[in-house]
Amino acid sequence: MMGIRQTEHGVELVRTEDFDLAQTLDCGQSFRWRQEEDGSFSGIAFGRTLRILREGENLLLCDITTEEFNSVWKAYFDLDFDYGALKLELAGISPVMAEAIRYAPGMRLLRQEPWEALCSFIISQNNNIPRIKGIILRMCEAFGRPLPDGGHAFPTAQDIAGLHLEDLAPLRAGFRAKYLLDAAQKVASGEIDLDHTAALPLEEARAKLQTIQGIGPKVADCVLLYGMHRLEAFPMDVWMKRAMRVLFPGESPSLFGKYAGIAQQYLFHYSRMHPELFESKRAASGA
DNA sequence: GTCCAGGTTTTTA
DNA sequence: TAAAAACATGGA
Repeated sequence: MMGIRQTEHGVELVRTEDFDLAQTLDCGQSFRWRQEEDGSFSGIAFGRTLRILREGENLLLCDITTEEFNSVWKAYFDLDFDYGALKLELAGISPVMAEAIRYAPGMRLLRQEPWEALCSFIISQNNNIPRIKGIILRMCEAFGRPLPDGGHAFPTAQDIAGLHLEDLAPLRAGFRAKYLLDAAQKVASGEIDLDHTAALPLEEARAKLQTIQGIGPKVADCVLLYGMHRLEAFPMDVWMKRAMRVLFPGESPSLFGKYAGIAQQYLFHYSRMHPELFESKRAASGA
């Protein structure tokens, strides 16, 4: 397992073979991290800014105390979970799964805030990742609480719920703006309690989330997986439909068991980075 | 100009 | 019911 130690520059993680920054923070699960010129990553979660530096084999979480690490970032990066054991188990399921893991062995599933995940994946529909990041950035800068370092927290549901549709125009979110408003109103009013939803049986949780305008099966599964850490959720976007059809013909997500959501994340990233695997997709789509 | 992007809703047959 | 079309926006 990974070790940690406090230094004068922050908290250092040692033996990080199961934690790669780019693979974890730039794999399509979160949208508020960016890589700086010097290679470090900066991001904001839970209203806190963090910069992370690779130092050889180690990772340095800059300028934080052990207390902040333990109360915020340890859970966010899912550091209590043994990815080494999980990877062995998943790799045993199929050679393709093993290859996807080998391609990004340092990927981890973040435990993001439910409300942020909900908004992020509403914005993601029929959209591309650079533009998703831009919309979220503008949303935070316009409506999120300013932080001492100049950044902005992700706006709360209450921050958004009282706005009018035209207030969201500067986000340039297109037709998704009205969905954000509906989500904010349902969450801020208490009509939907995300913490409660997170604990419901999977089908009930899905159904509850889908009462929000603009949330269908795929976005609901993203909220469950990335925002509620429901690892059995398996978001089926265009890439995963291709991956299942071409790489696992005749199979269903249940092949991957209780950690199907993490398997999905390895496969999503692997597929997106290997589009040539699916170039003959037309031929396979006949009757 | 046309097509496409981690889909969902609305319209049409 | 099931398959198209529409939905905003911006980069390739």
